[in-house]
Amino acid sequence: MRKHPRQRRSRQLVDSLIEATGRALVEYGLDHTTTVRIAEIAGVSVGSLYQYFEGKEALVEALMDKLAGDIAQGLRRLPLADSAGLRETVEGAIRFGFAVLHSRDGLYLELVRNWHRLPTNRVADALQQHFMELSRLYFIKHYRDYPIEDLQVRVFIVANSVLFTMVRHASQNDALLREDDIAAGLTDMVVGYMTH
Amino acid sequence: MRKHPRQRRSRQLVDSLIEATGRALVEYGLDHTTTVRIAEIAGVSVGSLYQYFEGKEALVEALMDKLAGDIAQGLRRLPLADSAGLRETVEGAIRFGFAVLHSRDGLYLELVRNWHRLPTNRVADALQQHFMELSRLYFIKHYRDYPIEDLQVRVFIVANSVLFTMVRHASQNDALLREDDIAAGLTDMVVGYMTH
DNA sequence: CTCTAATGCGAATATGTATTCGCATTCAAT
DNA sequence: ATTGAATGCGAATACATATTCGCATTAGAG
Repeated sequence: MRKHPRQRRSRQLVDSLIEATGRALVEYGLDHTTTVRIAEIAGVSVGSLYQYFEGKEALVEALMDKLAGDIAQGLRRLPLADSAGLRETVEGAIRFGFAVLHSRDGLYLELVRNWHRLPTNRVADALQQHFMELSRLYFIKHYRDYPIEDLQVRVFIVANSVLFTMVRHASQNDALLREDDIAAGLTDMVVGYMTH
Repeated sequence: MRKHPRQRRSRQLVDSLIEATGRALVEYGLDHTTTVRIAEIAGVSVGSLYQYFEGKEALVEALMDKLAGDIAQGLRRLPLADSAGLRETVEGAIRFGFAVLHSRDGLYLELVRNWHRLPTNRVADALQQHFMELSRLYFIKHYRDYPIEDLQVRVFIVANSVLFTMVRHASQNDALLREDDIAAGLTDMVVGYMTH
């Protein structure tokens, strides 16, 4: 951040700019989100925006940090692998994933669509690491000598498969394939792959 | 196309512009590929470019049509499901996928990264349809009454899982996970899911 | 209440890119 | 060889967006 907000009004301004960034992304998409528009939505001047942020990129980064926090919080509330069967855990995680993806009017969707030019890693890495931990717990408990390297490959494959299949499905308004069926299919695939 | 090339030199010009579009995408990425740069690379003037193309979008579209043709041709050479086991077929398809993704200096990678703002459907739909056909052949042969709707869900999940896991892996220069391991893992996952 | 640093403003300016248009050159039909 | 159509050119123009800067307003310490 360019300059630290000291007074109350400027802290409020910073918050509302981050919030406005989210709304702009939903309304215009990453490509057509401009600093001027963000400032407008926040109800402040562009000049003020540049007092505290380098530009669009910095704003999106700040937004994603906030979102990563939200997700982490949500994940902590999910039943853990050692207190439930694998299938139930995977099912719960996928449900949670869909819920997140549909929340905030498609904001997450827009962010993931543009993953390669955003610090998506902040969120994606957190997710992947969470699943890694989850898997490690589960497999160490059930199969003493599970080879860790193999587990990394599996978690990588599973995390990306689930994430992008969900995004692709949510991106097409194409109602040919029902979300429940996709969720069930993903669960089957993941559980099958992780246990054989 | 804005205007049809009638003389030999203009047909050559159109071709070289499409070729140049590919090179520009590799060198600068979609965001920083401009019509001026494309013209420069092709060794012609921007004015000439606009004689035959509406703009960047039209050029990329033309390029993708060409590539879709290349892929279709490659797919036709793969062993079909009814002349080989499922595992061998899946393995071959994934190998082919990696080969394509690495060809042309990362051009395909850049295209898939930007899938949601490109007519990626041209290629993706073709791929998905090919796999659908392949699966249909295989499953009708092995399990008389395979329910088609379920197969659509499965092919959707598998196609997207494989494609994006490959892209994500290829996008990170992160050599922690070896490509062969990813390919093997994907094969296991797909075969397991399709046969249970 | 006073005073200064902090804040807020937005027209003005800079930058990058798209697109056009009048003129020069070349092709190929005759 | 002549000639009209096709092609090619690229400086000029139009636009969208980023970023700054000098001035006006306000917070809050004392």
